[in-house]
Amino acid sequence: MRYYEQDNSIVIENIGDFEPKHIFECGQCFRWIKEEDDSYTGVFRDKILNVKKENDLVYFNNTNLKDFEEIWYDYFDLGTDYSKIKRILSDMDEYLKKSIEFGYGIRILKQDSWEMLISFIISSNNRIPMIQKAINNLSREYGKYIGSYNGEDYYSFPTPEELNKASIEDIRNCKTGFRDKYIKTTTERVINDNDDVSNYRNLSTEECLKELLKFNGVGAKVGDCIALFGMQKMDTFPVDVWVKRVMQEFYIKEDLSLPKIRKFAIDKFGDLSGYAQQYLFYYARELGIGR
DNA sequence: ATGCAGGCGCGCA
DNA sequence: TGCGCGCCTGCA
Repeated sequence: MRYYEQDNSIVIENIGDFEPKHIFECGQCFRWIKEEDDSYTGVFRDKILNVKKENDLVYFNNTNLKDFEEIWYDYFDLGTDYSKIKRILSDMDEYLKKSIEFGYGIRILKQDSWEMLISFIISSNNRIPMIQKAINNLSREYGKYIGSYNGEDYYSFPTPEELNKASIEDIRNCKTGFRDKYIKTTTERVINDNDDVSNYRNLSTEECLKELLKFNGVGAKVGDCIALFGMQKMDTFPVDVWVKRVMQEFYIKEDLSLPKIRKFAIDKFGDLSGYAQQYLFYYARELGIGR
């Protein structure tokens, strides 16, 4: 990989295993929107970034060398060798190999812990476009205005203090539905306990999940997602309907319960479970497996 | 119009 | 410990 600054952009050459569509549409994030030119624009830490792949070059637009090295390199997990991960998983079985060939450019983003906590509470029993809308509403109403890009205004995700200004009704008005009370009690608890949930990264995966499940609105699947996407616990395996379908299609014939499918996967994929889940989820959802 | 998708909390066994 | 129900919204 080689990169350099040009105008207001970083140009990256030889960036292996990087495909914007795969990264932003594999179910891990909700705030990256597709532009007309097939690039994606999103927000992280009060910065707006546009990502575009053209031929073999990747462009990080609206940024500079300093932010690339201090923020985006880590956010996009560019220090991790995905070729190696893909090789190990591909060698496990033909199904995983097929899924990886399909979603070859997936990378698991290192997202903000607090934002993932609230975002995945919103995700429960909900569809992706609606989750995106609710998160955007909360950010616009309670986050800070950051700036505009390509004619769109962007807002930071509200901090616990900012979100705590919203009543249950205010939260409901942001189209969160019946999850309004979960968001309210979770925010209040974080404020009252002066809890920085990013510290959960330092816990073991088991302890991390145990703590997350104490929040109202966080069950097994949502907890796994927060641990994986917000706390980089790669040895976990969120099982939603899509993952259940693809697992039954590929590995398990009987109609096992979700916890049993989860255990089966973690026993099989080990420390690479989270990566395997992403390749399988993307494959299942894009192809409508088992619907 | 009505039926459906989606995961958690709760009540019940 | 494991099940079945109700929750809310947007779309077909």
